[in-house]
Amino acid sequence: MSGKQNRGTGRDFRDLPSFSDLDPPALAALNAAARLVIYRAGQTVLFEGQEFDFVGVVASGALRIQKTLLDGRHSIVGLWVQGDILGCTIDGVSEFAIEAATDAEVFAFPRAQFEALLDEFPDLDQAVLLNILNELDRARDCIVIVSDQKIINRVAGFLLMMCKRFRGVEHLVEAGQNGIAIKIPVSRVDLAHLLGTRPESISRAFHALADNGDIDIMAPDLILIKDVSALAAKAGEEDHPLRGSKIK
Amino acid sequence: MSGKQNRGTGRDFRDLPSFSDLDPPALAALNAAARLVIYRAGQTVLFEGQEFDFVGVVASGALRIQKTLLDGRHSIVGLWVQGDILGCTIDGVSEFAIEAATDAEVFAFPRAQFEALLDEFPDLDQAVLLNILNELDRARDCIVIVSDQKIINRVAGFLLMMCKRFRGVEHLVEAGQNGIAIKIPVSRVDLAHLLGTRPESISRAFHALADNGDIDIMAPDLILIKDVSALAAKAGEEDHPLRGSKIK
DNA sequence: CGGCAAATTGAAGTATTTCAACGTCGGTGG
DNA sequence: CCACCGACGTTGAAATACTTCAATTTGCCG
Repeated sequence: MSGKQNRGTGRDFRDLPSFSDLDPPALAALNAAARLVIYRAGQTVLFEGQEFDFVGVVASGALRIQKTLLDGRHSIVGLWVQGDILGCTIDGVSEFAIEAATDAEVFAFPRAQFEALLDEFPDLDQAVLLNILNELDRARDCIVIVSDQKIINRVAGFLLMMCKRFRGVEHLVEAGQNGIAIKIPVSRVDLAHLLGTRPESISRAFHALADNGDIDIMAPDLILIKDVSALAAKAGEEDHPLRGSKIK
Repeated sequence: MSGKQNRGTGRDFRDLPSFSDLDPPALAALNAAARLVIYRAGQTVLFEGQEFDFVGVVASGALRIQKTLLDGRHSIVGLWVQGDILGCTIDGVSEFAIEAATDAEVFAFPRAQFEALLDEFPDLDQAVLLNILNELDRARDCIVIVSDQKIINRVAGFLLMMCKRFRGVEHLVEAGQNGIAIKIPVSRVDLAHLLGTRPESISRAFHALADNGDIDIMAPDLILIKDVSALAAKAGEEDHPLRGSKIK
């Protein structure tokens, strides 16, 4: 078994976006220190108001960052996928709950140990900061999408965001002959909570887009984008096929 | 004139939230290095896609962070007020435009010089990171607010956010005998763009809250909150009168 | 093959958008 | 000093989109 691999899990930090450019020593240290934790779909990783006593890096699957309102409504404010970093806070307390949207694997580090690594490897520190700034831009993009009054435009914006952000992540986005195939890692209900609406409206929006010929619904969670420009027009964005990723 | 003050402007970093706890040497260095720039309401500070070639700290007034969509719609994804830091990016390019929502003063630093200060004063570096994490939480709070389907609930959420975030900032929030007085630093149109709706709906929501007796509209931009609990219930939040600020 | 969860569809009710008109405030110029 | 103008806010009424509730379908797993 290779010394670069993490304790025989078959997963390696070198394969994670936002870590792939790190120096070999830093990668080796990360792999050596990480412990792989597995969450089942629906499981809670961290409760609202709970202290983040560890730092995590998503190895596979998707987590949702959410807040539960007093009347039981849920609001999802972001998704974390492969390569995203959890628990980079200063005070450690999270205003949001973290739950596994799908089965997920997370590399976990004791907080003190991770901070030691940050001190030891300046480029890791830099990568973490980049990740945070990245998240900030993502959150703002999400605001723009959710601010649209028309649900169909929000769904269009969401699909484009998937293209931009989840490219190269676990085959969630695959460019093919007939268009761009997108695997949506969350349910219709989650999507509704993410886009500030109800599952029925999400369903209707997808089928309206399909009737327009903009997309094909291969399966509820598998969408083929046939006309990127049409979606971009609805989302009010530039037509950005697949070039340009989050981190320049 | 005191040597601690910035070049005779009468403004001092010691008076800014998120800087007030810095060591005197750091404060002195900031005051010495800063140049005060004045923007008029409506003026553009930075265009979408433009490079952030400076770092700024808001000394007074309010700036809006926004994106203009292709069809001319605007979406405001955040407001910057006293103490907020502009231009803490790594690649420097901004996906959003920055405009002055009111007349505003900004301390500006050449990027290289600011980074030198960060290296020299670790607690400044820490304060900057805290500011970024703060912004991330603010953006997520904004998503929760905008995700609500009822406009009146969004307005309630906005007012509570003003209480939480803008407390102690330029008298925007004043607790008094009859309730909490809030000075809204942006127009109805901006508020509509911030909350994902139209100015007419904002107006109707304010007056509906007033008819309920939850608020008094002293002036279009001056709201007296008479029943925090009622607003909190609408926003789906805990009843958090005025305790607890963003940064613990 | 039965049972369950998720997704979809239909129809009625409701809230918001849209368009148009009116009111208000502050500044400018006669 | 007053009248006018323009920007901003408010109000009304009709059109539209979404939510809500109920029922049906689909797909998956035992």
